[in-house]
Parts: sequence; C-alpha cells; structure tokens
Amino acid sequence: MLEFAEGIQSARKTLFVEVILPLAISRNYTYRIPFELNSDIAIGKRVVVQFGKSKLYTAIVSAITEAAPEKYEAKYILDILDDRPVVNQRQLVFWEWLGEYYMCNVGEVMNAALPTALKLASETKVIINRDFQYDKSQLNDKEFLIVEALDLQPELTVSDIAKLLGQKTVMPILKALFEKNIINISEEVAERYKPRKRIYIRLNPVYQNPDALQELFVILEKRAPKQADAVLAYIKLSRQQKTVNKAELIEASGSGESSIKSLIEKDVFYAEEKNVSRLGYTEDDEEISNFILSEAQETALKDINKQFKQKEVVLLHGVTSSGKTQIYIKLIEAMMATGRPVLYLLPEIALTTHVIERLRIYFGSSIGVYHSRFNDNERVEVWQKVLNNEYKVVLGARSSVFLPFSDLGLIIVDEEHETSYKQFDPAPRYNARDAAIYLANMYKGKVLLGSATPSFESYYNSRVQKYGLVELNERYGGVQLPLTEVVSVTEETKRKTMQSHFSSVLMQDMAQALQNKEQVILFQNRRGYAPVLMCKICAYTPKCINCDVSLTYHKHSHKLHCHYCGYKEDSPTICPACGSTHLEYKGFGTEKVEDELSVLMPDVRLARMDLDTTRSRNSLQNILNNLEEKKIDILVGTQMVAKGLDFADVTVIGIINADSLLKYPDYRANERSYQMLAQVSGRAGRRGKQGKVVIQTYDPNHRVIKQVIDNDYADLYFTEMEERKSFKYPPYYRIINLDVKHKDPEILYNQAEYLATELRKHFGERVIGPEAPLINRIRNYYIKSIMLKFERDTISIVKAKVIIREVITQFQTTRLSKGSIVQPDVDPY
DNA sequence: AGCACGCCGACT
DNA sequence: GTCGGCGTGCTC
Repeated sequence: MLEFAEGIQSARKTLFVEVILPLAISRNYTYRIPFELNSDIAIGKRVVVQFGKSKLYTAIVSAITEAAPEKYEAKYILDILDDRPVVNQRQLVFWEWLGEYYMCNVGEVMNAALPTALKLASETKVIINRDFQYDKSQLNDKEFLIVEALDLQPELTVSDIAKLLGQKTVMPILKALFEKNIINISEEVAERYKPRKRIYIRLNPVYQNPDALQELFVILEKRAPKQADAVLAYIKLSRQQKTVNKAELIEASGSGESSIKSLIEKDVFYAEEKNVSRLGYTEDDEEISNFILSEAQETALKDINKQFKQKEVVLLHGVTSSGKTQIYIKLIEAMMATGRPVLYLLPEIALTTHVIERLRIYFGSSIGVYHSRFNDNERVEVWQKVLNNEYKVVLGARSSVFLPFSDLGLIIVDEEHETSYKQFDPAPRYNARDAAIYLANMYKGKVLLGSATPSFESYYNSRVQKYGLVELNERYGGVQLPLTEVVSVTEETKRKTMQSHFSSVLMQDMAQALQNKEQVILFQNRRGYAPVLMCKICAYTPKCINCDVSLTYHKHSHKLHCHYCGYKEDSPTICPACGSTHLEYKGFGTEKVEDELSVLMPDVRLARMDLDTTRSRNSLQNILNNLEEKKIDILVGTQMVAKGLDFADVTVIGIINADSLLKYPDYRANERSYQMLAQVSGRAGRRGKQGKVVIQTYDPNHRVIKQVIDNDYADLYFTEMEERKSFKYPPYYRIINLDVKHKDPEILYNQAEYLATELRKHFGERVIGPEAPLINRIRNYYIKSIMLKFERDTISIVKAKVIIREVITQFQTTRLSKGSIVQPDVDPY
C-alpha cells in the first residue's frame, strides 16, 4: 500500500534533468521530464532533446533534479533511448576531469567518447497533413512545389526539400506551411546501430531417434529430394560443428532457401535468430601455449609486482626484443585471476599486427579489441560488451580509455612514448597515457607503462620516485642487436658513389639481402617535408640564437624563423660556416624514395607504407600480409614501419636520411630521433638472424647517432635534460599552448597580442609569443600561437588554468574578439 | 556546433 | 525592389 502511494507520488513529481549535449558549448542544459517517463529516467541514459529551433540531439543525462529552472521554461525531453545507462557515473566524472584538465567542454569529450552510432542521426521529416483541406491557389511557387512533391512521396527530409528548391534556408517556408496547417513536421531520430542477425537451424529432437529419422528420409526422398539433401547436410555439419546456420546449410546441401523454409514449416527444423558478433572471433583458438619467462623477465615481473605495492604507476624500461609482451601477459593472467578487468593500450598502428593474434591465443574470447579501423557497429558492440563486463581484457588504441568500464585492475600502456596517444585535433586534445593514469586511479587500479625508449616525462617521473621503475636490459632468447653502420652522405657525395638517395653501402646491403631471399625495410620520415636550409658541402643548418632548434625557412617572408621564441633572420645565400653557395632546402618523402628505387632496381617488388597507402580499412593488413608471405622485397615507409613490425626475414633496415629527424625544429627532436632510430633498428633480424642497420646522414658524428649505436638511453636522457632545464621545457616545465585563429591576419595579430598582454599581466615571462606556427593558415584561418611555460611545483597548474580560462572568457566579451577562435592545448606533445 | 535573424550588395 | 551573401548571437 505504502509502495503504491509512493509510486503515485513519484509519478506526479516534476523532475528535471541536466544533460550533456555533444556540442562545443560550455554549459549543460536543463530539460523537463514528462510524468510518464519519470520512472525510466536515470543518470547515464541517452535522451532525445530538441535543442534550438529545429535540431534534435542525443544527450546524456548527467543529473536529475526537482528544482525547476528559474529564468526560463524548460523544454521536455522527447524520449529516453536506453533501458539502462550506456555511460556510468565514474565515466561522467572522468569526462568532467578530462574537460577541466585539457580545457575543453564536456560536450566535446562526449563526442570523442561515444561511438557515432550511439549519438544518433537527426533527420527532420516533413509529411503532408491529410486531415486538412486547403486551397492550392493560395500557395506561392515554392510552397506549391513542396506540396506537389509530398503528394508523390509520403515524406521528405529537410535536406531533400533544400535540394528540391535549390536553396539552403527552407525552414521559414516550412514554418509557414506548418502554420497554415498544410504540413506536419515529424522529427524522428533513427537508431543507427543494427545488430547483425544470423538464423541458426536445429533439427527437431524427435529425429534423434534413428527410426523416426529413417521414416522422414523415406518420405522426403520420394516427394522432396532437395529437402532430404538439406537434412542430410545438416546431420553432416552438426557432427563437425556445434552450431549450423542457415547460410552454411544452404551452401552445404545445394538446396535452396525454399526447401529449408518448408522443412521449418514442417517442424523438422527449428529456426532461431541470434545476434552475431561482427568482430570475427572464432572460439577455436583458445589453446594456451605456456611459454617460460627468462630469468631476466622473471626478475622484472617480480620487481613490477613489488613496486606496485607502493606505486600506482610503474615504468617498464625494456630494450627492444626483451620480451615485454610476455611480461604483460603474465600480469594480465594474474589480474584475471582476481577477477578484475585489464585495459591494454597500444598505438593504433600496432593493433593490426601480431599483437592481437598473440593475445587471442592466450585469452580467447574474453579479450575485446577496440580501434579506429572498426566500423561503428563493431564499436558499439564492443561498447555494449564492456558495459556488460563480458571482457576480462580490452585491447585498444587511444580512444578505448572512454569505454564504459565499471572496474579496472590494471592498465598497460605499451610503447608509452608514442605520440599517437595524443589527440591533436579536434578537442579534447588529450593524451591517452596520462588519461589512463587518472582513470586507473579512479578504480584504485595500477598502471604499467612500457617502452624501450621511454618518454622523458615518464622517465623523469620514475627518477623522482613518482613512478616505480623496472629495467630490462637483456634481449629475450639471446637475440643479437643488429650491426649498425653509419654512412656519411657528404663523403659518398664527394666520392660520387651516391645513386640518388642511396649510398653504395646501402645499395650493396640491399643487393646482398635480396640475393639471400631476405627482405629490406627503408625508413624515410614524412617530417622530412619541413623545409630546412642546409649546406650541401658541410651540412651546416642555421640554428636559433636563443633556442636549441633549427630555424625553419618561411617562403612567405623569405626569412628563417624560430618557432619557439620568435627570432627571425634573413635567409643566407652563402653558408656562414664554410662559405659555399650550395645551400639547399632539404625535404623529400617516401613516394620519391619508392620512385627512385623502382628506377634503380626495376625487378624488385616494392611496396610503400605510409598514411596515403594505408588509409582504407584493410590496406595495412594487406601490406603486412604481403610482407609476411614474402610478396614484397623492399618496403619503403614512414614511422609506421618502426611500430610493431616483426618479420623474421627482414635483415636490412635503411634509414635514408637521419637528418630529417635530427634537424626537425622541435626541442624534442633528439628525443624523437633516438626513439625512432632505436625502434626502427629493433626491427632488423629478430628470431635468430643478426640484422644490419644502415643509417645515412650528413652528420655522422651527431651525438644522438652515437647514442643510438651505443644503445645508451641514459646518456641521451642526461644530456637532453640539461637543455630542457636551461631552455625551460618539459618535463621540468609544463606547457599550455593557445592557438588563436582568425580569417583576417591583421585582426588576428591584434587579438593575439591583446591576449598575450593580458596573460602576461598574470604570468609575466612565462608567456611566449604570439608566434606564427609552421603552418600559419589552415582552412582560411590564420593562426597565432601563444605558449605558456609553467614551472612544476612552484605554481599550481589548476589555478593557472582557471586564470587562463578567465582571460579567454574576458577576451571573448570584448568587441576585439569578434570572429576569433581560441583553442587551448594542454601538454601539447 | 547549427541555425535563424538581420543587415548589406547583385540581380530581375 | 527582392534574393541571398554571411556576420552575430542563442540554444534549456
């Protein structure tokens, strides 16, 4: 009785919800719930709301209140899409934190977090009002056209009508028609996700009795031989596999759809429709092959577990081929035994290769995979399964930190130094590695960062005892380090032994490898397109007088610019170091390398692997398969080739132009170069063959190249860190970039100067710029960058962000800010 | 982010 | 004199 009364009361109560809209707007909005939906509403469910005059959106309920908004009348929510929340409350906290930390709106986080299919399409549909008689002569031409079209077709979308009339703004016309009662506007949101169905066939258990089966055959063979075939085929198939689906049965029996249909009608077969996973798992590969950890791995594993007792995050620094993956597997197994799920983050590119296969072998169907090569339906499917706690391990790229985990015991971030963990555009400009640390902390889970060449941030954090550190210096199974030979391009050019971009050493090694039926990978960094001025004779590259970066040639001004302090100088015509006039703008890409190679070695099977050749869904996998099946002799690629490629027959690695890495105008150029060179080299001659790495450079004595050859990460770290300290760069300092954009460069200049001046009032010398970035105009917007450098510890970054936000908001209320876009980027690396 | 309202130039 | 260009401001 009491329950009943309460039920009535809650049904009558007027409830309001605050919702997150998938838009870049700073506020959340309040909607009213119709009484009849009161009992269905819950935080984390999706609702359909009208926002603005005509748009419908899928929003996420972030709060439920009883207080009516004071200043306006709230609109009703139109529908609740979910029976149970698709987003849990911890996630909402996570979104909130991410928005705060990376200085963007929660709506933008929502946009990145939810697969598109969960965000629903808004299709505004227009239908004719059949109940109303009207006079056609009263209509103007456009109205007439619309009504005519609606006579032929029951419904049109707004965009259909726009096309029909050949104009964009159709809403006023429709509004007029609507007000005249001639049309109705039916707005419906179509559910985009459709689970894939498959029809499974079972034999009526009656026929397990051989006599009954015999009898059935006699009848069928006489009157419907095709149906008899189908039953026979079913029996055959069911012996080989647990389930038989309709398509298989049709295929195997050679009988048609109709025979199966009549057998179902005769109750011989039972048909059952089931949702099928689109993810292509097979249940067969659950065999567990037990590998044995080496002594070094065993020690490392124990050490990791020991450190986890005190530290939330542990960095595993293990050289290439040291068998980090096996350690991960052991950690995952241990975590699985406790029943807590594991998230295993990998850079996008590594996810399509062997890693998934290897882990599938160990963990079978309890492993989920989530990355950008999945289509939307597949992503929703993984989302739902995570929601249902169906996975023990999720393997995923950057965006998998947004999956609806209800618990996380461990997050592994493999290749933690990878820049692909950072999203640059659009907002949220987050780093999945750093977000993962926050995420794990929410669940009191642990984080293992793994890399052969850790990012300086992580290494620094482990040195200051914030993270634990475990080093693994031994290669697994005694794999030898490759032999590295540095070739001076200057020298070979002088001797005239260079053939286009290839040194005689590299040509010989390639020829040798091909003769041995082995494979070659050539590495050419895309970044080589950045136009850097270099002397052809002495390899001199102009550097900034204030910063340790190469200057970049700007065609626009015909000057050399420093992107970090704003220093400029005229582009020299004579080399200041050796007096030669042979100054060149350096930069060439993979395509050119492939082209030239095809001329030099016409019989060799070449392939190229870069962003352009791997754009479509399966192209990357195809290239890798071809490499594996030895249909490719030489693969030319960008950084992609440095990640996770592991082929036994690749014995020669050629780095076409190490200078394009080393001279990159970035304070991290040396760190990045080392990482890249070390990772690429690690690809050569694994599994028992010693490989050879050829590094071509104009500057064979470069400190970083020496450090790579000596495999001396520590030396790199200490020398670089000195510079980071004196030039105020991370990890000693934190960086926040503000990109200001405007269509007019003059106005932009004033806006950026104003913002920088305002910021200087609070932060003084910590504000650098504004300075034009490398690419200073994108999509008709000119860009200026303001950089803020904050020292650790002495200043609160949280407070600084509050002030920055205030300055931006204040700026946006001024008339000056008209037409400008201000984009903050926190930790822009 | 959309989308409507509103104010200016290019056409019937 | 209208159409439609885009700039500006609001959306619960």
